[in-house]
Amino acid sequence: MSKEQPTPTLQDVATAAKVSTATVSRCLNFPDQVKEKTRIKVLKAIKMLSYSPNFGARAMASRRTDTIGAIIPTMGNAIFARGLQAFQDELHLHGFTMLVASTSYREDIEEEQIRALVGRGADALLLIGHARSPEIYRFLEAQAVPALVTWAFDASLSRPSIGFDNQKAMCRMAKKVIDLGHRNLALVSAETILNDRAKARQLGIEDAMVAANLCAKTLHIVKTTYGIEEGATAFEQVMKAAPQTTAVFCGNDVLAVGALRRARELGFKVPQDVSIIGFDDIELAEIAYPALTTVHVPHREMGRRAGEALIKLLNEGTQIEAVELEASLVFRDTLAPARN
Amino acid sequence: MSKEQPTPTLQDVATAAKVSTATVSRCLNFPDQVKEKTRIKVLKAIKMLSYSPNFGARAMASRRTDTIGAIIPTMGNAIFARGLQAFQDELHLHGFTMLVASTSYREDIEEEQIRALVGRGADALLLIGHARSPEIYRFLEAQAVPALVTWAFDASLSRPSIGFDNQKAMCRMAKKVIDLGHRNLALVSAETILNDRAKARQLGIEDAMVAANLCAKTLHIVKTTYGIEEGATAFEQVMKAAPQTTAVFCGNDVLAVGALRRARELGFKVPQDVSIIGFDDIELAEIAYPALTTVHVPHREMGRRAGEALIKLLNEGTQIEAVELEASLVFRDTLAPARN
DNA sequence: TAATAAAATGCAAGAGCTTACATTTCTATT
DNA sequence: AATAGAAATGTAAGCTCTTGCATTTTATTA
Repeated sequence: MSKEQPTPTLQDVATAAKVSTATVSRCLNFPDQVKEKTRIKVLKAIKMLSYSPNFGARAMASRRTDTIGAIIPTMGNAIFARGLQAFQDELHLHGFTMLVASTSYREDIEEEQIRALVGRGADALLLIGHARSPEIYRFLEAQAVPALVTWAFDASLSRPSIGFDNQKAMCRMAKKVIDLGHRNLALVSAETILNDRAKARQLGIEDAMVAANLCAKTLHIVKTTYGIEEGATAFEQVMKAAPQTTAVFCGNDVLAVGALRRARELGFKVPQDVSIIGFDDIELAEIAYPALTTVHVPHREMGRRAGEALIKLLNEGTQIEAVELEASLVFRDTLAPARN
Repeated sequence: MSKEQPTPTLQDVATAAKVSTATVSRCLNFPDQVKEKTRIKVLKAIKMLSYSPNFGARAMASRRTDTIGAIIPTMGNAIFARGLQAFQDELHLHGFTMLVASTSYREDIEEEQIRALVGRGADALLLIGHARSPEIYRFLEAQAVPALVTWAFDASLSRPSIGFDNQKAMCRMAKKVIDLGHRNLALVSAETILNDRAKARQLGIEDAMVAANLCAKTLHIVKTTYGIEEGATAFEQVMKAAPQTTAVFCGNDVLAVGALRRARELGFKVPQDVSIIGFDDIELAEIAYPALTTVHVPHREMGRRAGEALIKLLNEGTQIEAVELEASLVFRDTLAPARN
């Protein structure tokens, strides 16, 4: 409508304030290197023009962005929300900005997002889980972008991670369940090929079974995608295919809550007829009725530590050292001794 | 450790492929303008070097980013998740990228985030609700960044929005509640000063009360921040200060779920002793026990339409026209006739 | 085969910022 | 009042791309 008014630039501000662009730049980045009188003049010009620095240009000239990217499987539920919030808080504290992207649990999208964030100048990346193609790790290397893995911990890998041992945690839970007399176990899980956390959780149950002299093969596994409805459907499949099941593990709380609902709809009493166990301990777990027995993930601690480590690496070059956090068991109301 | 290997640039690729930078650029942006033989050569060089374009430089040179920013109050719960996902899907469909930032419901942070996203080159912005300082709207104008408001609809404003009328929706719900015989109403709400949606919802209840010849002043209001625990505490406050209350409206489902839990803990039967009404209809509402009666917000539709409109504006210059969507009432199990 | 049009490629000028280095202005000291 | 040294400011190169225009290569036609 009106004539194309180009967005104001540093140069415009400099002209308006009758100083050089260098001074304006310093005014923004190192305010105490510039005389107060000048600064005020410049700030006024900035406000008058509604100037805002062009981030891309700045990044290009200064060769750093103070930005860290986080790539998570989904924003659609609360699973990663709390940890991410803590991560973000930590970054913010140190003047860093977080950029988030989600992958819908798809490897190709994750790769795309990694490239996008790196292209956008992320100084470092937060990734969930270890499993991804060597090519993408090579890419990160070539771009000299450090990446920290979280939500998992595996001492055997050279790539450092800050997280917890999914397998060990689930194993502990499974032992408790077995101790309560359960022998016919089932697992509702995400596809384990591209999801090392899901895989580890499955292995954890199997470990516990073996330790209790049960045949790991008898674990009845149903694979599905994450979602409440999916959890419900999967539960129904389990009980249809293996009606003797007395305890259903779920890959996460979202699935568990769905299972719980369907159990009620189908007339199962939880936990008297069947026990249901979740993983993550998100808000949903507490809200569910009966309240969900689940594995508590130290979301906030994990996010905070990850932020801390990445910032230290960026600011001081301190190598990240792997940290194993403890996941704890939360016993609420969906686990009871096996009926017999 | 090894010598600083700078990240590869377009120039490096050009050299490796023995072509000019222009050709490499075209190879990336307009592949069919370049001969197949050349293209293969270039692509090979790109792969070999693990090259990835620098987004900032590209944005600067081409003056567009195909990026749209979304600024939401919180990622901490599912309230905005579904709508945002739909928005994102729509953008992705048209080759646009979404950048998200959250504000923790704080105006100063929102302003900061708006500036950050604009600085990062967002071609347009998605905002929640209308209420913000004129200065920031002026800024957006000066930067020539179009902004679309959603999660609210107000025909009286010139700034277009795609959303629903919070006031009208809540009024309809309140009428139903009053029809069921409730006379002593309470509202657990967020601070309404900087949150026009919360304000509108409150006004909606008051409208309904007036229409039913009740004094709007008798609506017992407790203000709190959003959160399950906060909802629980607020509920307790309500019942302590106004024990005759038979229906508690909540500003959103998160608060409602908290209220519900505390009600149970305090020995109130829901809905026999007290009815609880939420807003948003997120997954939580369905999971809660008893399942929550709430106002259904057309999350996905809203997100999709918003994306559509913004892309049309950016690609074809089509002005955005305001769209009012319908919010519907969902009656589940937390609303019953008033006890008497 | 020569001439012409079309397709492919290259050249080089920016896009908006930071920063090393050069220059000017101030402050303090004698 | 002169001058060294510090503080403030300015100059200009360079960060990595895109793109209008010029040039070269290829395809087409007579």
